[in-house]
Amino acid sequence: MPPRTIFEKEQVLNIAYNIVEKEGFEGLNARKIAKALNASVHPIFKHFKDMEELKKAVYEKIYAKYQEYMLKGATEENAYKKMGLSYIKFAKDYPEFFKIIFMQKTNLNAENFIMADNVGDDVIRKGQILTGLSFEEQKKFHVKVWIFTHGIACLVATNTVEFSDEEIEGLLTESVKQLIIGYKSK
Amino acid sequence: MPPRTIFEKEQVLNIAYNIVEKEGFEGLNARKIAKALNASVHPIFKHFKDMEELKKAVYEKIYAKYQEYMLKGATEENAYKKMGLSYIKFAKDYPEFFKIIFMQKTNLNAENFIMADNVGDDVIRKGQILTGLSFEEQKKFHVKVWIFTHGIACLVATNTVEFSDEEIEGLLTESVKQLIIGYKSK
DNA sequence: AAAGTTAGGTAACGAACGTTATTTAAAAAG
DNA sequence: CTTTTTAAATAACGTTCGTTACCTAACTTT
Repeated sequence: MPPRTIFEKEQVLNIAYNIVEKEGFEGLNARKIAKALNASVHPIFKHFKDMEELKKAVYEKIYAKYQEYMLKGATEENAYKKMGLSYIKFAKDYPEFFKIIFMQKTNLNAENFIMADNVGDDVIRKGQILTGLSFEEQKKFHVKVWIFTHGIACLVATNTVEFSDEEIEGLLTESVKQLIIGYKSK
Repeated sequence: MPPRTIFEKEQVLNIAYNIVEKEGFEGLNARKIAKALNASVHPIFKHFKDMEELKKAVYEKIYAKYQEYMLKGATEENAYKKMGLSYIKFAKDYPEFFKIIFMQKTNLNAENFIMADNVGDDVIRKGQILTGLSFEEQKKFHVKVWIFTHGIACLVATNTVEFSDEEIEGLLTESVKQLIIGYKSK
């Protein structure tokens, strides 16, 4: 009986995601999605109760992309280092996404877990492999490494500084090395 | 002949500044200023061509506040360290202002000069006092210190982490010390 | 006191937005 | 082929903005 659905939920979500990738949530609105979809706004509200619900879905897709990056880093050789580099690479590849997750307080990212206190024990253990510190010492040490990593990522995401991949790897590797030496020479 | 001016330019500017301090530029609009002023929107447009012009004036006032903080740091004992702490203190005292100047690309802060390349030679020289490095070495070293400082400031400004003043001073002092030791042990 | 200048208030305009009532027409079921 | 269901388009509504035309009245000057 019904005419077949032309605009699927996923299409709407993908288009919204692409807009947010380029322009952030500020650039997202129903009419812009409709235009990109070559449709009216109706298909949007067919699949999503309101814009708020759509934004939540977009945020989840964004967060999944972030997790994809971190998981890739975590499963490589030198996992601790690679996770830091993945964090920064995410900021470089998807600056708007990085800003949304880590640089603004929206009503969406309440459970922002990348803090030292609630960081997974996993990361600490991976760091221990590199530093040889005890679990408790590594936890404290990790805060510094994470601050440094986050600092680079923020600079990259806002385009304040344009670091090449080599510069980033150099900076991070060198600094962590120096922090370890300095830490141990106490 | 004319009735006397009731709402002076500076009052309008100050109210706008206070709104932006609490809510960022997103929270600023003509009607809200008018309400806080207990007036209509008219006095605003008497003193400012349009909202854009007002926002520019607010940005300048914000930037002046930032410079006030940095100047205070620069003129104290241990200037290099104090400048870092001032940077972070600014982020803590005025998170919205910090975000505006250093965490978003608006059309206002084109001349964002706090980058390593164009950082004043002054800061480098002040750092040399602490590290004893050559000017060129200190320049490279400063990038790392600045990234670390910026990292803490960003975390504080977004309220991602709540560091106490003591924690901040400890983190910064310790990390810089360790970086110096590590750097010199090469 | 009369007159003219202009600060400020009122209220409206148009644009951009989320949302929705109404209409149109596609296609499955009889 | 007709009926029925409903996806999508059209177009409107209500808000919230920036901005502005118009009005009112305060105050200086004569």
